[in-house]
Amino acid sequence: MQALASEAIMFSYTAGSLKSELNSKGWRLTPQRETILQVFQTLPRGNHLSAEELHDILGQRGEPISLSTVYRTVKLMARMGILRELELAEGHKHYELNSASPHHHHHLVCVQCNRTIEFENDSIWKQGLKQVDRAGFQMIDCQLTIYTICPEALRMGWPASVPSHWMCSRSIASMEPTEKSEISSPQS
Amino acid sequence: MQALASEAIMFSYTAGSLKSELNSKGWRLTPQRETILQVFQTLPRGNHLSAEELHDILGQRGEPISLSTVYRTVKLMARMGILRELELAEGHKHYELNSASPHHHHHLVCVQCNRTIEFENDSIWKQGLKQVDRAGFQMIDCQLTIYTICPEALRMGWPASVPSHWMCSRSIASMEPTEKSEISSPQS
DNA sequence: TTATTTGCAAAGGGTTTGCACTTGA
DNA sequence: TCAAGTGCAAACCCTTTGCAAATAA
Repeated sequence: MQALASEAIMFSYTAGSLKSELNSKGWRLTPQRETILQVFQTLPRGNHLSAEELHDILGQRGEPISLSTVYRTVKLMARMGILRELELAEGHKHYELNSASPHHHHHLVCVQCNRTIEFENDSIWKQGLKQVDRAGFQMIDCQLTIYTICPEALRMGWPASVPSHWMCSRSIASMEPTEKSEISSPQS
Repeated sequence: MQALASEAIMFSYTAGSLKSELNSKGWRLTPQRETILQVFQTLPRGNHLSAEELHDILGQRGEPISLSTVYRTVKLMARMGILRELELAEGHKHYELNSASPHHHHHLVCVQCNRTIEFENDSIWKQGLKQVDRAGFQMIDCQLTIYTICPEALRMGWPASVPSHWMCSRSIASMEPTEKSEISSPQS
């Protein structure tokens, strides 16, 4: 269970190993926890869910689980290292499976339109590990968030073109909805 | 106003330049905005304030400004590039001056006790720039957040030792309050 | 003059919690 | 059996907003 130095702590859980991991701490495997793990395990690689999205998916699946249990479960699993908690710029957290071969992606966000681009970069991961080792800590996860202005916003003359009512962050969301694209990064 | 490629967008404002920048967009220089800029400009390097902390400081200074104005102002200044918006793991945003020579620090957080260590690392900044250039975007800021388990939590056998009531994130805060230390990183 | 900004109080959105009931081990 | 987990509704915290009064340009 203890990871080697210079390696991230990460587990690969099945329903069975989840049960023993939970039980070893006096916790229990419930149908809700098993279902939630399953949703994440069948989620396409690179996808991540907010608590609310997860709640909706469970409802659509015909296996409704209360929002509070969803929140409690994702938080539990994040602390256990099963899930990865993402802090995107959207004001609420997202979760994804923290598998044995995690998709260590980072995010590039346009502060004008919230457009998000995911990318991978091993060098950043390595720099992070270096810092963690120096501090004598154990890495769980490492995320670079880059705040940018995208070409469209630049073309509109940022910041001069900011609409006078931009203070309501939703008023500019229409410019380009929080859509997601991906670019790959061959180790750059 | 347009930054060169491969360089971050950043400004250095005085009360005067703040006024013209504001006026050029049909906005106004108010005593509140001037005071708030001043607070950030006299803040020790590396410090950052939440809206509430800023509000308190203003009150102590004998220049009270309503919380809503504080929120509106820091958001305005962040969008203008005057302030840097930090997303720490504490659930609320912090702001600091985005000066011409910013303190590009990153954060290492223990998910058990919320202990935070700040560090600098130019290589991470450069990797971020590389990604931004590739996407054709313009960098505003770039923050690495590393989630870790600190030695104390490891010693207690994480995750086995997680108190049964940790689900309330405040219940474990007493273990080690969100205190802040700094380590320097000679480019590692 | 008049559109912008302020302060207040109320509303919002995501998240957490108290409590009685249910359930896993 | 009985501590842990669930669901519900209410509470929370940080943040945003509607509106009338104040104010910068």
